[in-house]
Amino acid sequence: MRADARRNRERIIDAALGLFAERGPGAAMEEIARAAGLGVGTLYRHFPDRRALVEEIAVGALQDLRAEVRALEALDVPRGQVLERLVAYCAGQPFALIKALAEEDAAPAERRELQAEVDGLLEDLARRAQGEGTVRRDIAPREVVELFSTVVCRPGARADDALARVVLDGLRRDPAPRSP
Amino acid sequence: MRADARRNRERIIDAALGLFAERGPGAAMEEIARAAGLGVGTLYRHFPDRRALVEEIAVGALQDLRAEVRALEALDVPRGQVLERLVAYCAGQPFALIKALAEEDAAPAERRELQAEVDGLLEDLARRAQGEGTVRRDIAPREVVELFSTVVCRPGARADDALARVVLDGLRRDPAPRSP
Amino acid sequence: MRADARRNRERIIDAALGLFAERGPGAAMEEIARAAGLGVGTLYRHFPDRRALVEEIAVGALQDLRAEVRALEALDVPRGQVLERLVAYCAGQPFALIKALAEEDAAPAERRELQAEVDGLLEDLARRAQGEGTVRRDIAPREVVELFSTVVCRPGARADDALARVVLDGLRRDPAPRSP
Amino acid sequence: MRADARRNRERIIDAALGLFAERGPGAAMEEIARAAGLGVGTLYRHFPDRRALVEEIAVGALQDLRAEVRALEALDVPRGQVLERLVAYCAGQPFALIKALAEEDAAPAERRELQAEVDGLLEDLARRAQGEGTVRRDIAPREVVELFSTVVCRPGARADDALARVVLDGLRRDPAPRSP
DNA sequence: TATGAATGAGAATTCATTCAT
DNA sequence: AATGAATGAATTCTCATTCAT
Repeated sequence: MRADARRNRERIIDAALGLFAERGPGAAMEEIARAAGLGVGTLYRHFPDRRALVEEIAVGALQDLRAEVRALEALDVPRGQVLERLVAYCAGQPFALIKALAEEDAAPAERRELQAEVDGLLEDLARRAQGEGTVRRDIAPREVVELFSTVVCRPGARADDALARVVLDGLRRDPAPRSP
Repeated sequence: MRADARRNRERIIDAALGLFAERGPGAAMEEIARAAGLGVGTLYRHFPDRRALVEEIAVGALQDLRAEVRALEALDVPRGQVLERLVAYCAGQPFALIKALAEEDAAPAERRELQAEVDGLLEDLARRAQGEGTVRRDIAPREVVELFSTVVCRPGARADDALARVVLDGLRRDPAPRSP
Repeated sequence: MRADARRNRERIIDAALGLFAERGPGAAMEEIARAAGLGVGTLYRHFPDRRALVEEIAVGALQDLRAEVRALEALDVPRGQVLERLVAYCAGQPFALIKALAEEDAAPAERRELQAEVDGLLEDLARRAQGEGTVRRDIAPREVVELFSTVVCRPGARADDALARVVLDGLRRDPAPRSP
Repeated sequence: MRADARRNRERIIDAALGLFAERGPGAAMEEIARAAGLGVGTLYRHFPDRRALVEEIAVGALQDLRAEVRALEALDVPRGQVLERLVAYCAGQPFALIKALAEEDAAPAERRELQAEVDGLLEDLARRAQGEGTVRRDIAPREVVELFSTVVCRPGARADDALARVVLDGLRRDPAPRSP
C-alpha cells in the first residue's frame, strides 16, 4: 500500500505537469486528479492544498537541478563546457512552466533556501569559469546565473536554439568594442 | 460625449495595465472598473468581455511597436543601431505583462496579423542589417526576431542589463570559434 | 435600486434566521440564498462571507436588545419589573439560536464591545434593583446578568415558563435558609 | 481479544469526548481515531457511522444518570436533598456537550425510551418531594425536570453557581407573593 | 483484524457577465 | 449612457465513509 501510494503521488505530479503544460497554470485540481486516474480526495491526501502541489513540483525540479550540477562537477567536465551541459539538461525539463507556477505565490522558506543554494552553486561555477578565462569577466557571476535562468526558462527552449547559442557564445568572449 | 467616451476608454486601459502589473493577470473586472473610477457596466459597454480588453491592450502595444519601428526607419537611424533603439523603447513598455496576458487565450485573427506584420518588419530589419554586416549572418532573421522578443519580454527588462548586452553584442559579431 | 438592495438584505437575514432555526446553524449558504429567493452571488455581495452574515444577525440582536433596555429605562418602569419586561421581550426573539450561532467563532471586536455594553447596562439595572431591594443582594450583578442570559437563551423560552418564574421569583427574595 | 476490543471502544469514546469538548461537536472522525491511537478503520469497526458514536455517548450518559438516580434512591437520601445531589453529580459530567451533540439529529427510539425513563424517574422524584413538601407544588413535575435539565446542561455548570442556587432554592419554597 | 489510502458528494467562495433602474 | 445589483457556473477544499492490503 505504501508502494501504491508512492505510485499515486508520482501519477499526480505527472498529471499536474501535463495539465499545467496543456492548459496553463490555472488547471483545476479536479482535472488533475482525473488525469491521474484518481479522485480529488486522493489528490488532497497527498497535497494538502494547491500550493503544496505546485511547491512539490518546483522544489523537485530544483533538487534535480542541484543534483545535476553536482554530478557535472563530480565528473570533472571541463569548466568551460559545464554551462552548455546544464543548458542541455534544462532544455529537457519544463522549467518555463515551473517558473510560471512558482511565480504564482511567494516562495516559502524551503524553496527560497534551495533556490539560493542552487544559485550559489551556479555562481561558483561562473566564478571559476571566469578564473579560467572561459567566461568573460565583465559580467557579475550573479548576472551569469540570471542569464542562464532566462535561457533555460523559456517555453520550448532548446540547447541549440538561437538564444542559447548567442548567450553561451557571448559569455565566452570579451565584449565587442562598441561601434563608434 | 465622444470625448468623454474616449477618455473613459483610456482610463480603463490604464487602470487595467496598472492592476495587471500590480496583482498579476488575474485582476478582476470589477476592480479594474473601480480603479478607472467607473462601474463595471461602463467597462462592459466599452469592452464586450474580458478578452476584448486584453486584446485591446495587446493590439495597442503591437501598434505602438509598429509605429516605433516605422519611425526609426523614417529617421534613417543607422541600421546597426536600430535594434538597440528598439530594445530601449521596449524596456519602457510592459511587454512581459502583455505577453503573459496574450498567452491566456489563442490570438484572434487581428492580433495574429498584426503580430505577423510587426515580425515581418523586424525580420526585414534583421535581414538588411545582416546585408550591411552589422548583424551576424548565421542566425536566421526569424530567429533574430525571436531573440529580440525574448530580450524584451522579461519582467524588469532594461536596455542595458546583462541579457540585453550579451545578446545585442552577440548578434553583432560572427560566432566565436568553438573551443577545441 | 437602493431600496431593492435593502429589501434583499432583509430577506437574506430573515431567510437565514428561518433556515438556521429549521436546520441548525449549519445551514448552507446556497440554501439561505434560495430561501431568500436570490442567487448565492447576491448573498455574497451583501455579506462577504458566512461569518459576516452570522455577525450581522448577532450584532443586530444585541443592538435591538440595547434599544429595548434603554427604552424601558426611559419609560421609567419600576425597577423591580424591568427584568420581567426584558425576559418577555427576549422570549419573542430567537436568542437561543443566536447564541448558538455566535459561539461558532470567536467574537470580533465590534460584537465584544456591544456585548460588554449591553452587559454593563444590565448590570447597572441589577445593581440599582438591589439598591431598591427588589433583587436579592447575595448575587453579584454580573451573575444576575448571567442568570438572565441563561433564562433567555433557551430554545422555546417563554416569559412565564417554569425557569423564568423560578429564577425571577428567586432573584426577588433573600435566599432560603438552608435546610439543616 | 475481547478485552482489547473493549479497551479500544473506551478509548474511542474518551477521545471523542475530549475532542468534542476541545473543538466543538464538529470534530472529524479521522481526528477522533487518531486521538484514540487508532486508524479510522478501527473506529468504524466499532461504530458503523458518526451517529452511532454520538449515540453511544448520549445513551451512555443517560444510563449513568439513571444509575445515579437509582443509587441515590437506594441510599435513602432524604428526598429534599436528592435534587442537590443530582445537580452535583451532573456538574461533573459533560452534559452541555452531550446535549449539543444529541441535538444534531433526531433521537432514535432507544435514546428516546431511555430519556423517557430517566425523565420518568426524575418526575417521580419531584412528585414525591412535592408530597413531602420539599419542592413547591405549583410547578408540574415535568417542569421540574425541565428546570433540572436546564441547570445541568450548561457549559461550565457548577453545583453552586448562581443559577443552581437560585433554582434549587426557588424550587424549595412556595412562590413569593407578587409585588403589589 | 487493524490500517490508512481512496472516494466523491457537499460546502464556501469568486468572478465574468447580464440587466433593471 | 452609466451604474452597480444580481446571477450562477466554476473552483478549492473538507470529511464521512468504503475498501484494498
